[in-house]
Amino acid sequence: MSNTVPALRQACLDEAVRAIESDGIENLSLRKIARRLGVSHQAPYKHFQSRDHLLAELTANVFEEFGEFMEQRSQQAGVANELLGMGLAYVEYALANPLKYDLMFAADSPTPASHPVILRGSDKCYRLLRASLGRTAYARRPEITDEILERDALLIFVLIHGLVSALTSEALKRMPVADDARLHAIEHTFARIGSVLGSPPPSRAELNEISQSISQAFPKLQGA
Amino acid sequence: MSNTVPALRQACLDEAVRAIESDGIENLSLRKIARRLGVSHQAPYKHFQSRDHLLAELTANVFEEFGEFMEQRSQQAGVANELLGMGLAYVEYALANPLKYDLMFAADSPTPASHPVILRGSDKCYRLLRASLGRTAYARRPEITDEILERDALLIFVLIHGLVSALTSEALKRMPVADDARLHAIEHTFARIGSVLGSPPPSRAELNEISQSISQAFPKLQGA
DNA sequence: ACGCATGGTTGACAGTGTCAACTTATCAGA
DNA sequence: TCTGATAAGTTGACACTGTCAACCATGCGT
Repeated sequence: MSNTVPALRQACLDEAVRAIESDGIENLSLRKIARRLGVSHQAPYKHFQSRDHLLAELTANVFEEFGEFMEQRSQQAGVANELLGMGLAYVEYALANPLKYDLMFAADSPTPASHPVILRGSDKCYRLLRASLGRTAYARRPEITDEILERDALLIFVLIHGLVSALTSEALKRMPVADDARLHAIEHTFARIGSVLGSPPPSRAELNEISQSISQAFPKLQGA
Repeated sequence: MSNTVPALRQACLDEAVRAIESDGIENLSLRKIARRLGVSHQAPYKHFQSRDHLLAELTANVFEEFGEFMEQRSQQAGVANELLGMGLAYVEYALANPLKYDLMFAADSPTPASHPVILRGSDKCYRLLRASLGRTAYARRPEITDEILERDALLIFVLIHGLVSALTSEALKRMPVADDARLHAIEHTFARIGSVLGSPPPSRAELNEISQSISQAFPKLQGA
C-alpha cells in the first residue's frame, strides 16, 4: 500500500505528548524525541517540516480527542442535560489534561495561524457547542433569534474557557481569592449559566443535579 | 546613595518589553537584549539571576501598570459605573497589550510559582475588583453574603478573562464563530454581566450606556 | 538494469541559557 | 592614604536547541 503511515511519524507524535506532559510544552525538543526513540536527530524532520509543524499536528489530534470526549459525554448525559454534560466534560478534560488544553488554546507558541491542519479538530468542537445549545429549551424561546443564539454560544464558551483558564492559571493561584470561592468555582459557574441565558435561577432540584454531576466528575478537586 | 538602581537593570527591563512586543514573548533572549544595549552577553546576569527572573520582574511591573490603569479608569467612570468602567478598562488594556496580558496570565513560560515578586502587582488587581464589586447596589442586596460576593467576584473575573482570552486566542480566531457574534462579543458580555449577578436584564438606557462606553473605548474593533 | 523517491544518517552553523574566571572601578574603614 | 571588599562588566567555554546540507540505503516502477 502506498498510504501507510510511517511508524516513526506516529512514534514521534506519541513521544511528543509524553514529553510535553512531563517537561512542559515549551521544553519540547525534536532532538530529545529523536534521542528517546533511539534515532538520529534529523529523522523527525523527514516527517515534520519543523517543530511548529509537529506541534500543529499534535494540536489537531488533541482537538479531535477533545471533541470526541465532549460528544460522548454529552450523549451519555441524555437530552435534558446534554449541554450541562458537555460543559462538565469540557472542564473535566481541561483539568485532567492542562497541557493538552494549553496546546489548543494558549496564545503563544503552538498555533501560528499558518497551520490550517488544526482546523480539522477545532471546527468540530465549536459546532458541537452550538448544536447542543440549539437543542435546549432556551433555543425554543421566541425571542431567541439565530443571531442571539450565536452570541450566546460564544458567551458560554467565553465563560467555560475563562473558568478553566482561571483554575489553571498560575497567576490566579497566587491571587487573594477566597478559598471557598475557588473551591466552588465550577459549581458556581454552572449554577449561573442559566441566568446568563436569561433563564430564571435554577431550582433546588436543578442545583442538586449540578452539584451531583460535579462531585461525580471531580471526585477530588484538583490540587497543585 | 547606596540604593540607586543600576541604569543597566532598568534598561534591560525596558528593552525587554520592546523585544517582547516585536518578537513575541518566547523569542525573548537575554543575549539579544545585551546586544541591543551594546553590552556583553553576561552583563544582564549581574542584575537578573536568570531569564525567568527577568520575566518575573517584568510581569510584576506589568501587573502594577495594569492595576493602575484599571483603578484610574474606574475612578473616572464615577460611582455609578465604577465596575463597568473597570471591566472595560480590563478589556481595553488586554486588547491593546496582548503580549503584556500573556505575560500576566499565560500558563506556560513566564510565571513559575517560584517567583513571589509577582504578587506585588497581582494582589492589588484582584482586590480592586472585589472592592469595586462591594460598592455596587448588588452588594447591598440582603441575600448577598460575603461568601456569595467572593464567588461572584471570581465569576466576573472568569467571564472577563475568558472574553479577553477568547478574543485573542489564535484557536478561536479560526473557529466557525459567526462574524456578528465575534464583533459584538464585548457588548454582549457586558450586557449580560448583570444577569450573571441575578439582576434583571438591563434597561434600554443601560444598554445604550454600555454600547456608548464600548464604542468610546474601542473606536475600531481590533483586527488581526 | 536503471533511476529515483523515501527514510534514514552524519556534520555543520548560528543561536540560546548559564557556569566560571578575570578585570575594573568604586567606595568604606583601617 | 592605603587596603580590601564588593558591584558591574568582560571574555570564554559548555551543552543544548532548530535547521540546512550532503550523503547513504532500500525498494519500487519502468
